[in-house]
Amino acid sequence: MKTTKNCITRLYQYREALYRMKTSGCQKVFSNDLAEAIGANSSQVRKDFSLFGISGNKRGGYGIHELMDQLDTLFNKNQMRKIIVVGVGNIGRALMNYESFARELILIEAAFDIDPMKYDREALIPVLPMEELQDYITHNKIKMAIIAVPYFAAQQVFDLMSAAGIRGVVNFSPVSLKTPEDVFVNNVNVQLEIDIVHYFVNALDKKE
Amino acid sequence: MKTTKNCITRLYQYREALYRMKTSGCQKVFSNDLAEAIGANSSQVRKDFSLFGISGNKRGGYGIHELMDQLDTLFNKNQMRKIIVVGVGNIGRALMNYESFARELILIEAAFDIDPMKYDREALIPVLPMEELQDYITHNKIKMAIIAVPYFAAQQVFDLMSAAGIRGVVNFSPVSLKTPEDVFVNNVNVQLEIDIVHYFVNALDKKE
DNA sequence: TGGTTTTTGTGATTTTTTTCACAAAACACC
DNA sequence: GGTGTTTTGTGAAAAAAATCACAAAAACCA
Ligand SMILES: NC(=O)c1ccc[n+]([C@@H]2O[C@H](COP(=O)([O-])OP(=O)(O)OC[C@H]3O[C@@H](n4cnc5c(N)ncnc54)[C@H](O)[C@@H]3O)[C@@H](O)[C@H]2O)c1
Ligand SMILES: NC(=O)c1ccc[n+]([C@@H]2O[C@H](COP(=O)([O-])OP(=O)(O)OC[C@H]3O[C@@H](n4cnc5c(N)ncnc54)[C@H](O)[C@@H]3O)[C@@H](O)[C@H]2O)c1
Repeated sequence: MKTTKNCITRLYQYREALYRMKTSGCQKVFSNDLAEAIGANSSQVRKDFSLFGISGNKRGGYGIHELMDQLDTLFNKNQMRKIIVVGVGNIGRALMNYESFARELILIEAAFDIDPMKYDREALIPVLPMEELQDYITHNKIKMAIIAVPYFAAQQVFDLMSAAGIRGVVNFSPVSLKTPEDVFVNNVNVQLEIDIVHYFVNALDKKE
Repeated sequence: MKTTKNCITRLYQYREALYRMKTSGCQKVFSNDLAEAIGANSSQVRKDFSLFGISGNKRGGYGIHELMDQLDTLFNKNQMRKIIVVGVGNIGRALMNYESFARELILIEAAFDIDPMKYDREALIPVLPMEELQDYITHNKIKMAIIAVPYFAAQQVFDLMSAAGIRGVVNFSPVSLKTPEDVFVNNVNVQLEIDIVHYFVNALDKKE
């Protein structure tokens, strides 16, 4: 099966859009609606679905409920997703405080930092010293982690996690990590996103 | 000129990598080093440069200093980049507190919220009521904004900004905004990034 | 100086991704 | 039950992106 990251990304976006449609009372959608919701082409939508054997009703579109269920199964959305945060700074805290993760069964179970001032074992999400990171990962069978430490610490933190059994990482630092084959890393580079907007704003200006 | 978003993104990544190389004392790089730093192919690097008329020295690679200067010019990096934040919650605050933006001349000039409890005119980055948003944008000729409000408010906030003259937006809400042709929007969807990692972790597991 | 090596710059090629286009299914209405 | 309309599902086509491959320039070396 040809499942690219782009395709998976879109599937999750469909799901997000479906959630909002359901919330606002809809029962069914056409590929066209979904395409519009995520800014794509309607045959893209249908192709994405067909790749995963998801099918609708000719002339009747897709039942929202049904469709979400199929996506959820595909994504193992019904299984709790435990995750840890390393680096309890601006970004780390923002994530730890985000309430809507619960809705998607994303559970930030613990956080780690190198700074003793941040330790707090009693908090809702405990903040633990880095020394305990590897044990925690192995003991609790944690598979996913978020890296929110400064760039100079990112690779080193990654290596620790990876050695302890982490299989997937969301990396907020601006460095691109050297990773083994069997660990999946997704980068979120906020400054890059701002830079790119800046570039295109200038480019658009010049065109006029 | 064929300048896609992918290409621009890589150029900024090269720059980021160059910055770190310079910091650690390097003087010159080869296309190979840059490729490795961002996880790409070396002819990709050269092609990106050639698209913008950036050239190195046969057999000698690229002078880091020189190269950064060329990228900076290309990106108007020497011009101060004023930006505002709308939505002073977890994410909004994280951005407002991030110190390294200054290094890149990204200046968060003001923030806006709908909640009176958040207003603070005296703060380093003042938090102002939404009523003042449009005036602020036009008076201060702000071109870029960050949207960090809940999803149900995002489109409405966008429409306000856009009407007042905003030309580029980084959107942290999970909805894809309906935008006019001449406004550039970049989406940062943190939950999506986590979801995708989760998907691939599961997929890798199953393969074994 | 002339041969050898290294690395760039770019056209050609390949691969990947998106879009088109249309047959087939499902329904609606008469 | 037949006719017309809508929307799916998917091969075929087009467009976009990445990679290859190699000539040419520069440096090095003997
Ligand atoms: N905050 C933002 O808006 C923003 C924007 C763009 C990029 N980033 C990137 O996101 C990352 C986090 O940013 P932030 O603003 O939250 O940083 P921060 O400085 O607020 O927090 C970093 C935290 O990491 C901890 N830390 C440092 N070294 C560590 C180590 N070796 N092991 C464990 N913990 C360690 C620090 O004690 C601190 O608590 C950085 O890489 C930054 O470049 C942040
Ligand atoms: N915090 C995270 O880690 C995280 C993760 C994924 C996605 N997000 C998304 O990022 C966005 C911001 O998240 P957050 O955690 O910072 O939210 P938050 O609830 O902490 O803050 C939202 C802020 O927006 C303000 N607001 C609400 N309606 C407004 C309006 N109409 N005009 C102006 N301000 C308004 C609120 O007063 C509040 O201060 C949300 O769309 C959220 O879905 C956040």
